[in-house]
Amino acid sequence: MLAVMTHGGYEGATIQAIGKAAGLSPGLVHYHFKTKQEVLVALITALTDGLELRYRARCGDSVEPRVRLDAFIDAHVALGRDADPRAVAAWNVVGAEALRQSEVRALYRQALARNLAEMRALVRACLLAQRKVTREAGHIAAALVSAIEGAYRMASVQPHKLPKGYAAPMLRRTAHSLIAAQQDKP
Amino acid sequence: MLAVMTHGGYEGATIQAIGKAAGLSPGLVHYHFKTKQEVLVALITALTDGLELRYRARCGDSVEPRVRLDAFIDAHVALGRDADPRAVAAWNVVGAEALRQSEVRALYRQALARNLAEMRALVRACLLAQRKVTREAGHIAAALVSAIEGAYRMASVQPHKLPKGYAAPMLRRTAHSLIAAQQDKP
Amino acid sequence: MLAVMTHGGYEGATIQAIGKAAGLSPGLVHYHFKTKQEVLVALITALTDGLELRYRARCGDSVEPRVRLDAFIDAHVALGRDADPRAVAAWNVVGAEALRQSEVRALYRQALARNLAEMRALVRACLLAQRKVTREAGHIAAALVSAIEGAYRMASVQPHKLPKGYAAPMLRRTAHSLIAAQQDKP
Amino acid sequence: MLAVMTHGGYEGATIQAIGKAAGLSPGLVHYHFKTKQEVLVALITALTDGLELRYRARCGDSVEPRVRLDAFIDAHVALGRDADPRAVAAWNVVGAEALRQSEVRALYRQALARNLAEMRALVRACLLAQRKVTREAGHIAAALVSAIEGAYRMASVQPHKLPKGYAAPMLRRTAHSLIAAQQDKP
DNA sequence: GATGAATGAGACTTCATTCAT
DNA sequence: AATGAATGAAGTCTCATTCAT
Repeated sequence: MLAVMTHGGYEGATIQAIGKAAGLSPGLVHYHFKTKQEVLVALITALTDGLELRYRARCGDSVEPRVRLDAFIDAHVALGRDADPRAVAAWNVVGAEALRQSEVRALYRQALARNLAEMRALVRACLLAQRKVTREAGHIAAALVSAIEGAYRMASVQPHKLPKGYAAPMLRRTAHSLIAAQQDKP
Repeated sequence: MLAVMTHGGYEGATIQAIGKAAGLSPGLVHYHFKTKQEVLVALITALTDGLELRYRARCGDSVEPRVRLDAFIDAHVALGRDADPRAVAAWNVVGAEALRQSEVRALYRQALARNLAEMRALVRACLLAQRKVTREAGHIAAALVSAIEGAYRMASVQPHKLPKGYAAPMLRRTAHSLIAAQQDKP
Repeated sequence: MLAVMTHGGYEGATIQAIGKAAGLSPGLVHYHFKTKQEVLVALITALTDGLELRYRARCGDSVEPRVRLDAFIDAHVALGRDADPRAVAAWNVVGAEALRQSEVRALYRQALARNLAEMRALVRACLLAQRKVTREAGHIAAALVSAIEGAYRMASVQPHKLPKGYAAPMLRRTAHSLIAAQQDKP
Repeated sequence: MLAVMTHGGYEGATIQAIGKAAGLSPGLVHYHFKTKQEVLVALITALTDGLELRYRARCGDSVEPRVRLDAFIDAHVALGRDADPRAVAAWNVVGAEALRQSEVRALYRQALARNLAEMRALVRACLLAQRKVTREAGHIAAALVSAIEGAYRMASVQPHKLPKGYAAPMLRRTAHSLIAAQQDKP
């Protein structure tokens, strides 16, 4: 489904097409997944699990807030050999399907909520490390998470004049600027 | 189509449904639009034109770069009485459909390219006004445009704990920080 | 559906087959009936309405209980130019589908309940006219209605050695015997 | 299959469902039965054999025609601990499937023909014992057998106001009335 | 301009049947 | 004897599109 969605969106991701891409007959797809929605749910899970893994791998053993914050950003948007343009396209489709299918919407919302929560914790930790007020950690986190989501969109559309590889460095820079601009704790 | 897409995505936006929402018979929809894709194209045009108008209205007569930059951001993401959550949802659907239909992809890409170009000009003007180097104007513009796109996504999903009305202020702040952080022109 | 069911049962009554028999495309069948079940429901209604009409026609203006009782029996099982073997087969299929589809079950049950109620009233009127006790009217009615249903089954199977045209005369005779055998009212 | 048919009809009786109800894998069902039709054939045989056994058991050693006639009726429709509502439902499904599958039709027709023949012999014996003309034995038998079939239908539908346990007593009474009403042999 | 019946391709899904293990 | 993955045909239903009116 991941492969098929990249070029055909959700409408193009027919059971026939998914089956063919995976070397399965349409009947067999339905033998393993009761409905097409179940396939999509499995895909969403795979995508979020994959990001989770990449994040952990990039964190290593570090407990340094700033390192972890950068790792989080890189896990989501950095290019590199573990980056998968298909996942980016699929995530955009999931976002659109969330409008229609409530179970998909729930999963998508959960995924974003998890990202928001994690990001907020990371930002807060950075602020504390720099002895800054943490009042606006939530707003900063929201700005950063939405910038990540936006980077996916840009990546799958590739508009003219989009600089290559801008996303990760600019996001890191944005994060550090927003954090640095917070007031010192009284 | 705008109204129908909000809750049903592209799949839910059948000609029958669009017609009913507009008080038209399915035959009449096809009298005005040769294909369903034409309806979508018209919607995309309407959405981008709407944003263009809002931007101009917020600019007023000002030639001050920073005012215009803020106006651009606000036109895209500020809440207020001219904000339309349906447009936000529709834009997400358009982004997903862009994967499938090449004409849609072209329009979507164009729209983003226009935004990128305009943003780059605004950022550059701000940098010049502050006697900063303009080398990174493109990167900053890309970061800001993608953050705008991401804000749409967040808005249509409304994940748990997303702060209300964070987008416009945080985007302005991000823009100013990134600009301020550039080196002074030698 | 009536025509198709006769030889193919419910499984044979595919939308394609129904459409072909009626000179309609499969899409058009679904334009007029939302689901296949709706077609079946319409068929059931047509069958019961048809029997109702035949009963009324055979009653004429008569208010004589015995005449009306005979008319009821004849309307249901008599051979003749208004008899439709397809209806008989269809009714058997409906009886089997009633096991599966609750709406069909409800309609079928209603139809039998209406027949039971009408038959009971007729039997009771006959008993009163002959100054007999009416205590067992319900049992007699049940016996007669089930004999009618059974006649349908026999008719659609045509087992070897089934006498031709036995049903209506034997049912009338059974009715009269059961009624005559009741005790006189004290 | 007997268990599954009761609630799902023939359509609900998939090999998977039958297998699950019997604790067998679908493959094993096909190991014992070449086709699904063979399962149905075996079921029909089991149903008719069961009735045959019940009839014999109720006859005991009696050679008295009237006793045997009553035993035949009771074996088919009497309630009691050997009555199986599933068999009743299944028999209705078999009747509907007979329209579609010629082998099923043949078996069903045979079963009814056997019943008719046996019933005719019983009725005839009763008539002879009472020194009545036997000319109409076939018609009486047909009336009684179809009343039995009808009782199955009523039983599986349970329409409102159907008296409990009416079938066997009313059928016996019908039989006796019809026989008694025959002319004495000259 | 306007209607809505009609079409037909194609989607999802089910299921009897097969077969390697 | 037994499993259960696998197949592929077929069924119901949807929908963009057409067209007579």
